[in-house]
Amino acid sequence: MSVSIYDIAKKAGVSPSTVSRALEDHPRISATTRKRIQELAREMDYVPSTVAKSLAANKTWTIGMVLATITDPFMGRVVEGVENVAIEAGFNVFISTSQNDRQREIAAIKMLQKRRVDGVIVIASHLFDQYPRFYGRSKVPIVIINEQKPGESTHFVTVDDVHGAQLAVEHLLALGHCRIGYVGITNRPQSNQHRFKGYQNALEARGIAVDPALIFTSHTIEDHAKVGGASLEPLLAAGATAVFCYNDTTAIGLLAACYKHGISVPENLSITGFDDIDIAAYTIPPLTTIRQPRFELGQRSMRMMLALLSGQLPENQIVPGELVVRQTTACLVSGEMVEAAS
Amino acid sequence: MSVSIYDIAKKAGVSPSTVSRALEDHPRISATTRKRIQELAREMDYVPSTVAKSLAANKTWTIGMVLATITDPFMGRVVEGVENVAIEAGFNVFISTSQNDRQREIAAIKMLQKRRVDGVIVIASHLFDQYPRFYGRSKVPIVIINEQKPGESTHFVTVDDVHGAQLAVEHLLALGHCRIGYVGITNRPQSNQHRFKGYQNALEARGIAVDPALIFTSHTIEDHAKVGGASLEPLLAAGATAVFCYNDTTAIGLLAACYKHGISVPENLSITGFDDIDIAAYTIPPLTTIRQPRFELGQRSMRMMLALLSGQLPENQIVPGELVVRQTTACLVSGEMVEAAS
DNA sequence: ATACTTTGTGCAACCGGTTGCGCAATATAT
DNA sequence: ATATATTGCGCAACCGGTTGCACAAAGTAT
Repeated sequence: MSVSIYDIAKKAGVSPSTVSRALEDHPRISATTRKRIQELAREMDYVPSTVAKSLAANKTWTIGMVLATITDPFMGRVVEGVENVAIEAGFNVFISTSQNDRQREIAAIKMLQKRRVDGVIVIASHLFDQYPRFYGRSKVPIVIINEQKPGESTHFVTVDDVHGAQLAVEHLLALGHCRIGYVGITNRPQSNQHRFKGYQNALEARGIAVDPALIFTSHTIEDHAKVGGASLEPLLAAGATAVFCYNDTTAIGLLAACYKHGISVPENLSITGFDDIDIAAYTIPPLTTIRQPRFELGQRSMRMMLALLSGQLPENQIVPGELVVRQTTACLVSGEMVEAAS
Repeated sequence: MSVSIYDIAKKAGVSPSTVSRALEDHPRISATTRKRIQELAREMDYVPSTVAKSLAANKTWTIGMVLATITDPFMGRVVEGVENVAIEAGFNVFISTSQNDRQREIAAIKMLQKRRVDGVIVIASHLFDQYPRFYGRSKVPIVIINEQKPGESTHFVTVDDVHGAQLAVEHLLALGHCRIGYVGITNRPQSNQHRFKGYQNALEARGIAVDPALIFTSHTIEDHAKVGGASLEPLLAAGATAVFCYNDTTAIGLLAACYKHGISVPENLSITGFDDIDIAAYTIPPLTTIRQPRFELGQRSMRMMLALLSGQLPENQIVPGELVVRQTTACLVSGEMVEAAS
């Protein structure tokens, strides 16, 4: 079908090995033949086969990425960060989604193994702690984003979930709130746990006990926005005046529910998200949230991958989040005023 | 490194070809050896190399997708649709982003050529009409989503942009609006043109001339939301009582600007989007928009790809959009009332 | 003039699979 | 019992590159 080095060799009257070397600028090929062959290759529209090269080199210049769904607004930028440094280093990224399904995730991993990717970056996995098992014998490096599995040989880069959550809740506390709800997604066990921990830390630092009535968690794989919406009534019933949401999508769902029920934000309820996805700046009102350096998270994990590929042993990284105060949070007004307003 | 059929052959005391055939359930291999080899393969954790298979078969079971950015909330579902039928057919999808940059798009195409993908699906490209040139000699099929290049040999599946836009504008007209603005993104030449055409059609059917003062377009590669925000003042100045936005992200930007400037939606201004991305149901108020069957669009284009790969000549497809009325549109109230309200 | 080094190129094996063909052993038909 | 068909497996070539080694021709040193 497509033109190979053999075709070029025949036309140039040289051996295939000479063509190979000429195209790679091998020093032992004379300048004249080199030039002649390179021009010939261009004329003939030669496109080297990565497939053949990979077979020979036992290397595919491909990094596999396993993620739940590409639809998640959080993922996109992370992937772009990975791609950004991957391309710079001559690698490409092969994305494989699990759709939040164990079987499909296993299929995704198998696929990447069959395709002999040089490394795997995992994010929002359901079985990330089983990767060492899958890759037991093989030396394919694995980097995990946002799930710090302590100890062992797993490498990760993650945002500091507990510190980020703490920042958000401290912000709410500083505004005078003390009945602060938590909306969690237990579907993301590690990060959910860490963000809850941060919530807990912030409260306890002020001597406030965690009230179970203010904790709303859901395990739905569905729409996170739906979870946020469902949390409104129970949290209000529990007397919440502010809510810290697991992520922005959850917060947006809560925001929509408030609108629907005539609860005005932030006058009647303060809300914070987590992630700072693109639309967070465009919600009504604009969402106060914790910014995750998503692009950077991707970059860092790919740099870690490159280090691993070159035999180094990089240290795990925990990068801080940053509080972005917008307009869904405000000072607590007295309970009576809230009653009067509604 | 990893175990090959040669390793299995050695251990089983047979030839590599026997192993290959045994694993493929070739009928000429006895049931006993077949079973023995398959079990051995499992024990040895054999993972067949797609790389080697691809080289031999001159086929990679890979479909390349070229898109501007994975971050666009519209793309995700389309990609999932493509993947959905691809996986069913034994293919995987290799995504390659252009980041709205010509050079990077060319690099992306080159990459896919080097990796010998079996087909290419393009969406939101900047040089989609040049693909035939890139793939001139080769027989790699190309399917284009949402950019119908008339005639020639390009295959496409697209939403009916002009009809969809018409639906949206007719909806606004039916609500009594006659000063209807258009916010466009000239960055997407084809679809923008078609949606504008639909806008025009709807107005002209009612005998309303298109007023250039009501047309706001921008070529920014940036944030579409920003464009929507920037359109508010000029459109209000031109006396718009309703706005048809090129897409949901633009509408969300406009919505945010309205909130900021104290224009209440839909009382003072009706707004419609296009796409029905996930958050469209969660904006405040929930966004009236034209639903694109995004997942289906992806599925259809991959099915078209499969047809092309099997030598068929499928017909191009134009699928209809659907009006989703939510709460950003309302009956026009008299000009005086609007004045009074503001 | 001879010995040694450098330069330029080709041969052949290898990466890990697939597959057409050949051939011996066994099974079936006459 | 012989001719023929079937079954079960191996040999070797091929896909499109890379690379160690050999070797002739030219260049340099003695």
